[in-house]
Amino acid sequence: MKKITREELIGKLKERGFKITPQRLAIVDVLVEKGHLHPGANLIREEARKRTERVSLSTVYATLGELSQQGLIKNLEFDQLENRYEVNLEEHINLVCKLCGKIIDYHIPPSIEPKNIAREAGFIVTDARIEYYGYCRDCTTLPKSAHAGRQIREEDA
Amino acid sequence: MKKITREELIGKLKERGFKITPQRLAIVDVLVEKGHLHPGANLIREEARKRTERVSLSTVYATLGELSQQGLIKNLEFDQLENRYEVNLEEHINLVCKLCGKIIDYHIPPSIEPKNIAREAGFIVTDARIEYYGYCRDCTTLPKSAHAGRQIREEDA
DNA sequence: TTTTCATTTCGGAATCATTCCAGTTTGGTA
DNA sequence: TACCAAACTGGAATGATTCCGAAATGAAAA
Repeated sequence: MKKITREELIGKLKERGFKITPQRLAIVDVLVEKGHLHPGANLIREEARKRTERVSLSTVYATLGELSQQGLIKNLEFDQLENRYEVNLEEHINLVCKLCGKIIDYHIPPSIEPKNIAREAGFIVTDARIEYYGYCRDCTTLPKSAHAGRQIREEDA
Repeated sequence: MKKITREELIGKLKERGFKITPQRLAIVDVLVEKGHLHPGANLIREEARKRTERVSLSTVYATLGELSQQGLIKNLEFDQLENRYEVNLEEHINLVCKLCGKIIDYHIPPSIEPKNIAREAGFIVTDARIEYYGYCRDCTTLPKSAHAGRQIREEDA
């Protein structure tokens, strides 16, 4: 599964009977363009607003819910307050920096075999979430003053 | 790291300068006795109340926060509303059933080498969270009527 | 044992992400 | 172009978690 494009996402929505509205277009655009930031609902709203006149927070949540339900995006939940979302559906691990809060996608397939889990625990695995917490490169090499607490930065390892 | 006991937990609190109060004892007891249920703050409070006169929800949160900060318990965050906690600090994977919401501990060390991640992504791993979602044995073998939606059940595979 | 005080507890209010709702707007088909 | 189910909106409701000032209390010291 390769990096999803704006057109693919919109296409899927269309073919599944969703109406294509300016709000949905804006939100999809934000997800495609800023997905690597693992943005939260508020950031998504702000960015969407730059792309079309009006987008309410309710709509953002509704749309994220639909996309998530359609398996087109995934939501992450963290210790912190706000949920955050990701468009990257390739198998990867989220590396969450405990200092700056940056989330880095680390592209390696998780090597625990779902098949084994199924057999041994009688559990059918359909979905996984793997997160490693620790300190990212910036936070271990930059001077302390350089990272201003839990903020969204960019990135993809 | 073996299954933690009531005495170990209390001992650690004591040696780290925490006062031993009836509330903390009750909460620790609940965690030790009902930890396998991966209980949430409310359940912990209810159970704690059975063990000592008064325990406020504020106290439960405060205590869970302290234990968590001391690395004695871990909090899990899920799609749902309430956070849930676990005392099991052995390396394991949480198998989360999408039907009944049961969380099963699956004892297998995660096999992605933190060392490799550190080297390749410049990320120092200190902690991990691994969850597989899917359907548990009960939910694939019992008649549908048998599982009354997202509830806490028992268990440990 | 009593005193003392920093720590803990309490409960009610505040916060904040998310959801709900009722009324209005609108994409897309006929 | 008209129509209507689906979407959108903003404000109110929800619910977990945090905050806070005041009262209670472990446990060290006297």
